[in-house]
Amino acid sequence: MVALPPLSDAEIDRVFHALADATRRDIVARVLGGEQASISALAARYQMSFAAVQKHVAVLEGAGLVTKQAHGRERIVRGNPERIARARELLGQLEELWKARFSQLDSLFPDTRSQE
Amino acid sequence: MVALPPLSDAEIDRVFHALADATRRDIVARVLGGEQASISALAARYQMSFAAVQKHVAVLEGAGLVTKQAHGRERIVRGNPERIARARELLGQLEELWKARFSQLDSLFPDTRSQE
DNA sequence: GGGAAGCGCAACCATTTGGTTGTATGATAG
DNA sequence: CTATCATACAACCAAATGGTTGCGCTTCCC
Repeated sequence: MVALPPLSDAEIDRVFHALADATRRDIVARVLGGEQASISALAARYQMSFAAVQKHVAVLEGAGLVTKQAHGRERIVRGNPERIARARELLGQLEELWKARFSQLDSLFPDTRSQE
Repeated sequence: MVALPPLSDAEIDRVFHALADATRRDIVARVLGGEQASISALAARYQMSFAAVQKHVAVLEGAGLVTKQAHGRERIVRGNPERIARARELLGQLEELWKARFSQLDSLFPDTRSQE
């Protein structure tokens, strides 16, 4: 467990916004899955212009979900699983809030309360 | 484990889009935390108009993250933890794609894989 | 009954998004 | 050196976002 610096609200906004598009989720899935993916290689898979895909990658990069690595004249897109894990943690925290409601109910019946 | 119907791309879009706003995440956190929250009670907590908060709640409702229950002239907003869990699963699947890349490597070096 | 609270909805506005095309630049192949 | 490929970036445009105000309807309280 490394103590990672917390994401700011604006960063969290960018992460979820980046994930709120099927094309971008598909790109993330491909690069996390290990597909060797230059931008033009990615662009060939979708029926939209190269520039459009380039913009999607830029959004993902701004959210920290992918990185670009120069390799000759190509830019290889690689996934950043840490950011995905971080987003998942955030959702986990929301779920915890919900679960915590039951521990409050439990406090009304002191004997039934389990330790944390 | 219940076999829940899969979310469509459009639904997933709505879920992540709804989460891509700090005010909406805060609303979700409050209602999941059990705060008795009518729309006007929520609106009082943010420095924006009632109608703006109403729109945020509508976005959350459209994403299935929240439900409204009529109670007299008030609408009580309640959180839907199932959708949060669903979103988390989706992120989990993306992480699995990444982890699966190592299982190939692991087959070359059996034994090095033990962590989660 | 009548006024006020709570909500929904529509109109409006500035900004952002998601796509396009076109142009410029760096790396590669011949 | 020249032509081409991969990328970057700017301008442009339609549509969606996120906020506002205003109006109308239902419900509650005196």
